[in-house]
Amino acid sequence: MPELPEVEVSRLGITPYLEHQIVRKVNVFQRQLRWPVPLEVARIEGQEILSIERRAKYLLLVTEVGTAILHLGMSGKLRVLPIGTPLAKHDHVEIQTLAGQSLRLNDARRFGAVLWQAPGETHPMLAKLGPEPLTDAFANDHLYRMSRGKSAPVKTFIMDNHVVVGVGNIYANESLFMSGIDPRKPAGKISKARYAKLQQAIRTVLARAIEQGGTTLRDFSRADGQPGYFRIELQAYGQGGKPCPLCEKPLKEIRLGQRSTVFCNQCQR
DNA sequence: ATGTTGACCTGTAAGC
DNA sequence: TGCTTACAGGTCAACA
Repeated sequence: MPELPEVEVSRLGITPYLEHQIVRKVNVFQRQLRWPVPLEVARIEGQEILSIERRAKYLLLVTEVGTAILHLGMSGKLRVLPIGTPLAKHDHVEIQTLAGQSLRLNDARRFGAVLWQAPGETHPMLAKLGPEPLTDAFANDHLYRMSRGKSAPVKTFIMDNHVVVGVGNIYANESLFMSGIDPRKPAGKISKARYAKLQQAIRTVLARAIEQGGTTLRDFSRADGQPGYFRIELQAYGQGGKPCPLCEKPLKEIRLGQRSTVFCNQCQR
């Protein structure tokens, strides 16, 4: 499920249970995720979790001896439960705290990952990432400048982590709808002004989704508490064939880079 | 260099 | 009911 808002909501949800807590034990039940879970993650045992940060869709559990990095892939979920709660199917990794809580990484498809980052280093996977969309690092003219000379579709372009992070398939569809841009249009042929609009749309859509997800945070530690499945009204994604919210014409659904793409042929140019 | 496709893995829903 | 197929929120590696 996780796009950037889901990951951020997960971060906010687990922080009260993990920040400044001492790690009691790390258990790996399934080492084979996207990459083998590095043995070094056990080094956080006995360490205080100093902070829980997010970079792109990666969550960083920072300690003095190094940082455990979690990625949720397509189907990953985090849950905080009392230690001893029976394992669920696809619970692959557990981080226990001295206070008696257990962070569980559950991921049916195992596209998620656990990485290790030594103090003072930047993991190679994080090294070449584009700017965070919700910060000033995402400059006004960033998309425009990066896109010159590119013929790839603009939707593919904004989903590229080297361009800007955190724009997954759902929010790519939504932000292009919101800014009235045809997802198939070559990235290099879009004007500066239209990119400014797209940038605003990306920020608006992501920020709103985080707000919406925040409402579920109180229940985070409960076994049945889903860490944020957004009820925001999606205007485009998943709405193929239904009338366009703006002009009533049926929304088109196509594949772009093997990903489902929904847009209005009339409103998006 | 850039753009496109396959690969990783499981679950679910639809079609026959 | 059972079997087969397509698709699902990500993203890296390998191609042309």
